Amino acid sequence: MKTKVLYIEDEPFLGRIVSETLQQQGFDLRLVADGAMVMKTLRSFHPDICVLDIMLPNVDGYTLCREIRAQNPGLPVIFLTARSETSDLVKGFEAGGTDYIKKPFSMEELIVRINNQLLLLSSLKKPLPDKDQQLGRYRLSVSRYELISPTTTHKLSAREMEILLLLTSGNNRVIERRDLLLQVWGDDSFFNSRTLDVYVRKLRSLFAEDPDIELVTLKGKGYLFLVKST
Amino acid sequence: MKTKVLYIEDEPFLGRIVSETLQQQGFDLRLVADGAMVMKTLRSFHPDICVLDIMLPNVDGYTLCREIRAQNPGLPVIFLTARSETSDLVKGFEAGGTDYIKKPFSMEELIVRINNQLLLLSSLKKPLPDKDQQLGRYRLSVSRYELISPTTTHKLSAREMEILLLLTSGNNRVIERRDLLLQVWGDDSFFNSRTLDVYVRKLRSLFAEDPDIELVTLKGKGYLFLVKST
DNA sequence: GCCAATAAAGGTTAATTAAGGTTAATGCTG
DNA sequence: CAGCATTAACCTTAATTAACCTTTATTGGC
Repeated sequence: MKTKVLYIEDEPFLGRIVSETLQQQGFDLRLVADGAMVMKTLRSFHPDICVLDIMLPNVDGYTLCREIRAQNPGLPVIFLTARSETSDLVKGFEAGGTDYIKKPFSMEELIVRINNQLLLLSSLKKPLPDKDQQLGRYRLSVSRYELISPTTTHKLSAREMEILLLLTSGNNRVIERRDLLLQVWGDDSFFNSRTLDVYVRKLRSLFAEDPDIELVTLKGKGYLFLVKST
Repeated sequence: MKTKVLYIEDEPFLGRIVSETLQQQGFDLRLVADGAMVMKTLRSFHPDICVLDIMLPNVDGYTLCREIRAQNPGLPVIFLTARSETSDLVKGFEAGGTDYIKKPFSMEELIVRINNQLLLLSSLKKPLPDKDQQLGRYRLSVSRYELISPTTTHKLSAREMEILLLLTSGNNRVIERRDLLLQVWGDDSFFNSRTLDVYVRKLRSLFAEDPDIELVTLKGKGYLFLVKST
């Protein structure tokens, strides 16, 4: 699937040039000129990265960046700006930006930096563990596809294991439902299927005997695998 | 423990200036001027990040970067260089660099970019700390989505938590209604919806049993989450 | 300056819609 | 046909909308 870039730029000429170049490079690009539309687009478009002009009418870029990061902490945001003073750059990073490019910039630099951010991010996404791990009173043996509770041992299927690992990989962070569906089935058409819910139910029933483990639903967002430590 | 920076620079004057500034900033800095020493230092010093000049005698920076990354794939490498052509920047990223700063640069920029790289790296690694907060007689467990009163525990939905956090984030400061709407729904079209009011009502009823907590309406402005401390 | 009349902002409650949960039945694929 | 994966049908609850009510501002005539 194409990498989705959300590009926020109010200046029409620059906006068009950059958009077209990035599209030629194979990015799935969405250009937004109005700051007020950004948060809405974020929810519907689900970009992999944001490129953000600082000087926008109405909203300023720093505030916008803060809002984006609050909503979606893992999303890289590259500032693209005419302001070349160091103080602006500092403000950009303070607002949660993950990179900062000064105008005039070459398209090549933008492309390289976008790819770099994506690479940094993907390398951080740790591969799913293949070792055993402790979950509350349970022990999960990844290699043997078993969930071992104090009283019984339960065999897991490949799908069950995959979903459980994704849920636990977040370290008490919310795993978006959408991400789960994409990672496990990699398909939009699954988005109205109830299959995932069936697995969630299975997992919940498996962990039922440990009150310290909870798989919380966050409606409209995703799931949170909670291990309540004492 | 201090953050360890391995700084590779052959030019003595620049090397000293930068080293001293970074040390003042609280970094544990190791300056290496000879490319041949880098890999050895890497093994003994175990830096958290590398800052690397491209133009070195004997070895070139790109090759060195490749070797560093091969040895230690998770280690961020910032290029610091006089070469300002895009082709050099591209080569830098291709060699595995994670950021690229052109000379002349301000020390502030270097510091910010170092911190940014470290932040990017650490952001997904650590589990989020349990950011609980005390609100009057209630305890709010953010990670568990619970509001714990002396008598009961109430589960909060994702929206309820989001709004409550925004309201309490201001430390007895006014949160503007339009900011709330923008942050939570990010859309102008919501500005005449009554949804927010419904949530405000829910929150008020949740805190009803504590007379020291008040969610004040400031008509035309916003809300004020008041905790009357003793 | 006082005080209705009116508008605007926000509150309340119930109904609606959409996201997700539950079970059981059906489809696959080795 | 055995065992997992998926779909279907129906249920539950969170999120939103709608309809109507209350309170606070604003304004224009006296």
